[in-house]
Amino acid sequence: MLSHASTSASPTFVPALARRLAPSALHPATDNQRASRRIADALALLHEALVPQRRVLHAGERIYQAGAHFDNLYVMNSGFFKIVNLTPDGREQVVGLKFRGDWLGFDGIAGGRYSCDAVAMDTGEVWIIRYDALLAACAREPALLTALHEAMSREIACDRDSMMSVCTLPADARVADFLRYWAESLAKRGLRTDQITLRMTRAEIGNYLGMTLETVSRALSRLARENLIAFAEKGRRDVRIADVGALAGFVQRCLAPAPALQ
Amino acid sequence: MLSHASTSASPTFVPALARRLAPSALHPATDNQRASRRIADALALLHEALVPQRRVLHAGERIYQAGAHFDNLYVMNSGFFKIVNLTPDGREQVVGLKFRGDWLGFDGIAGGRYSCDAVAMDTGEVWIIRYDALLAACAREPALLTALHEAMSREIACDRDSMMSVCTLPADARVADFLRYWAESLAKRGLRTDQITLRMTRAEIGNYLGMTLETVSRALSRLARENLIAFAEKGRRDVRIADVGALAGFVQRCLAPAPALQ
DNA sequence: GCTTTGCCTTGATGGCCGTCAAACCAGGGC
DNA sequence: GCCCTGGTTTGACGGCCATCAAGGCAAAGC
Repeated sequence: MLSHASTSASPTFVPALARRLAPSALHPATDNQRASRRIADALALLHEALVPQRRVLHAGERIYQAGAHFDNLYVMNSGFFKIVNLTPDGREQVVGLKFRGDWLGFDGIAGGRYSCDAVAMDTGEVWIIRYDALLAACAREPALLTALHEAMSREIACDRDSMMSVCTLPADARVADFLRYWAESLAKRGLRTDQITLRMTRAEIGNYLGMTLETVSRALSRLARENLIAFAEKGRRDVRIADVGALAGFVQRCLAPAPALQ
Repeated sequence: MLSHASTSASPTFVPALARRLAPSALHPATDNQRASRRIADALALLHEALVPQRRVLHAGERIYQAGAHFDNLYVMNSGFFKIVNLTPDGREQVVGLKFRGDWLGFDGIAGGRYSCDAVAMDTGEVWIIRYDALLAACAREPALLTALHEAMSREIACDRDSMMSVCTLPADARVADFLRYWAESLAKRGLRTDQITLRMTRAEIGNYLGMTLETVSRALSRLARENLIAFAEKGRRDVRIADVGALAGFVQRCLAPAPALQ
């Protein structure tokens, strides 16, 4: 099925999912250090060119809501945010997670209104970037425009990857991939990754991954039983990840149930 | 569960999914006409500012491949393209569909390399936009920058919507939503929507929607049995959609199995 | 101390959908 | 005409995961 596609794949290409599933295994530390540096540089550049206004939000507070008039983009300086789409009947769907250095609000550019909510999952600070002021600054400082476009580009590529994960992985692997993604996001920002604190309830994780909270709970229990993760003494929100590579390997194995190909 | 979120939703917001599920029902014709006009204007602006080189592709040919060096963005003038992510073991996942006026290649900006393939599903023409030339032109012509940002913004919002659809809808509704999306995409480009020709096999549709080809086939049969769609006399690739609004309604009903809320 | 509330875990059951299989159909080659 | 191939349809069966339900645990309120 679709074999013409795989056979025509050039041998020199770098598969998208390969870079995503185990980049830390491919480029152990330097890759994360480079990413951390890049994020810090981008923030410094922004701060220098625009001196943006700051805003602190606490858990549950929203930077903006779907339907609100679009004026600003936001850049995270600290904290953890979730992006939430809303259904007409009031239910919500988590469609993205954001960390330090990430931009928020791109979805509002096209229609003049935001199309989702940005909700703080913990106390955090964002910088307010007026869109028109940003465009003006970009005209003076081309590096700013580059940073903006890279941020949008990364978001597009990242969304596609998570779509792929949701579509192709069984429940356990999806949860494992979620933990791997979270740990990796921390690592890229120079933070510890062996012990991470999930800022989300089981229900939110399940909502994000397209499954129920019970399935998330069972998956976490199974991962712990396999010693891929461990829970802290107290509280089931703190997860110890001994080896992120092992998590990535588990996901890979689920992707390729029939390695007899080729 | 998560009730604080729904209760805190402002009554004035415009739900993302509402706009997406039945925009043609909300703004019957004018909305599509406006969209069609907007796409034509954007193409004209591009053509005027850059006089881009053209390239014609036939079914199965690729504009670019994952891993290839990023130099160009592309804008579709005609045809149908699919965006494909590749797994390390050679399998592929369709992560996006593109129509006239859509941009291709945004994912390459950040890393300097494309992270997916863009494959023609039919004979079509794209305009080649050198990224550096585009930036230079944007400095002269701000409207061009606006168009670029709007295209990226729309792609981000659109990806989130499809993620939502994949995560929350059962198989039949997902197929129905796929047909609705395809018909609506045609309508926004001023094309007929009552009789559409799918450019994809059942396997490709299933791949895109995260299910198997058999499930797609069964879902289509059920939709036909419910008179929501009809197949052409010959060939099962041509689908007649009497009423797109009815399809959207079917999807809505699947979203809200318990309308007793509120 | 008790109670409440929110979050999490675990079990039992059923249904949707993936898997395997067989058969149909259309088009192309000859 | 025949055969072959790729796409599609339909059926039977089984497994994964959603659903329903019960209970545990910790923090907060009193």
